Amino acid sequence: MHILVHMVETREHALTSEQLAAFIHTNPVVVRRTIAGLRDAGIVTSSRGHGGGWQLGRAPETISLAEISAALGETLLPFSSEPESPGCLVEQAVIAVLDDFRVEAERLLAEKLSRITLADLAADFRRRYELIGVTNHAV
Amino acid sequence: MHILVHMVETREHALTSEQLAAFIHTNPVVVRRTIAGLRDAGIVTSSRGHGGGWQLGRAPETISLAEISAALGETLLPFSSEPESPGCLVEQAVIAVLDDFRVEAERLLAEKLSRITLADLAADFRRRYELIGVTNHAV
DNA sequence: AAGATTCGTAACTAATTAAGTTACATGAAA
DNA sequence: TTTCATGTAACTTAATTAGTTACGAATCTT
Repeated sequence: MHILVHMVETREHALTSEQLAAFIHTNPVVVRRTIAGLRDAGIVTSSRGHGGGWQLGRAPETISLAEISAALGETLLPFSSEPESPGCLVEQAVIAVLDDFRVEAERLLAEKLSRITLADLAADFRRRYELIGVTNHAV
Repeated sequence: MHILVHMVETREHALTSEQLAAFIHTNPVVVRRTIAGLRDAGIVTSSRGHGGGWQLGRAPETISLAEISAALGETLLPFSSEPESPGCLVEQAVIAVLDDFRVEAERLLAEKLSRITLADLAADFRRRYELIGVTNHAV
């Protein structure tokens, strides 16, 4: 998401994975590997060769955090109930109740995340940026 | 939780960590280590020596999954936004938006989990148990 | 009092996962 | 044709978690 906001702010030209990696203090290969899912989902595009790199695939207003999360293959909840002893009725009961909760919770979280777009993030950044600018001017 | 339901079903006497470990196919020490948090929260009690072991600390109707989760030190969401480059405004914006979401989401999830009690899990188990009993009888 | 039982905890090992790194083939622009 | 950038495989390193062994402390039975 950090990277994506940078892409919003430099929509006119592509950013290389090396530049993106520098933003978040990591390795270019890690960046490419990570955002490959975003490319597959059409959220970003990549181009090879001279002048190539990464750009947003569409308008930031149409890109929600829910979509980003899904494209990255992230789970919204930190547990997944896999049966370990299929015969145990206690386990079946626990899994059933937990699954009900999980399905409902995931729906809720996804709904919340779908209401936040990249444009919102970029706007928040802009607001902070201008605030700093004004402050600096005043001082 | 698997272990806790077993404790509901055998409230009259204590279960040893060895017995509990057998239920979930793991090691007694792992059990003791894991549920130490439950003991500190008063959800279960432990006693040493002959005839000792683990028991519920109070009525299963008063023990919610939210409390269990908290006592075990589990996180409800699979991410925590720690600033990595404190000066970066992009990062600040991302963290701010994400934190808003996180706080609200955690509140929601905790609220949902607080409505499910150990007694509910045990009841679900009972239901399955009697269903099997009836089925077996019929067949 | 002695012996058996069980928790509490430290210390170590093993397994799994994620991140980082190197290397090189592929494709595109100058 | 040279340079630049992605795509991806393979390997290394780091961090986390689970499992194991060991033993002291507490408690019950005889």
